[in-house]
Amino acid sequence: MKAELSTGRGLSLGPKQRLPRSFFQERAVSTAGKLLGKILVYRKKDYILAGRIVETEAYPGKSDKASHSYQGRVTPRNRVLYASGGVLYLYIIYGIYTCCNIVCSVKGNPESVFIRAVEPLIGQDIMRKNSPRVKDEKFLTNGPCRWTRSFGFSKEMNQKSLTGKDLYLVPTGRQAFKIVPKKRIGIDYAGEAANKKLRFYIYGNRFVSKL
DNA sequence: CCAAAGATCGTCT
DNA sequence: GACGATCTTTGGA
Repeated sequence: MKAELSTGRGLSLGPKQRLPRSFFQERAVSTAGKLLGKILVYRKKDYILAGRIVETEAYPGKSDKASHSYQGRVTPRNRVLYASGGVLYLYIIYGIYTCCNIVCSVKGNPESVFIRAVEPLIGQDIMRKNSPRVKDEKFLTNGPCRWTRSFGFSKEMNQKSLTGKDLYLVPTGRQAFKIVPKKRIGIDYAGEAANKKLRFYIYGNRFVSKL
């Protein structure tokens, strides 16, 4: 059977609509804002998952104490941050959860945007199988480790391209929403950097993880 | 309702 | 050897 490729609101989510690689070549701070409202499409053999990005955090790299690439240090884990923008940076946290970032900027500049929450659009049945304990749909995707679990993202997808035919972003048409800037979550150790408003979310969206 | 602790291991020091 | 860009469960008020 053919998987559904429409949101039911006249919006096509086929790979022809996907954002080009150039979209990801900008700095983390501007990319973090632009990613809001974009639709993440993940196509597997037997199903399709899609969700709208509603909450992001910018990690502007070398100058940011909270970034994994602070001071330009290169380790086996963060190496992919130095790639050209448009690929995934995935890592395990607390031994069990996976965090997902989108590498941006140009090759050699280790900036990224952390995706904190999405709004499920397609494939909620699959997401439920991936997150069997979740009852309320809201908790499938309203947090960085929740949505990655529901989407089945794992460390093996590290470095995967976001501009391929099975994983890509689609812009929506006109989108009217207010963007709220806030402090980032869980980086109190980062001193001054912790106070910068580098987290952005769509005002009023119920899948935002924290207000 | 909220605070506290447990889970669980790759990564860096 | 310590800890984390987190989430869930538990236990007390």
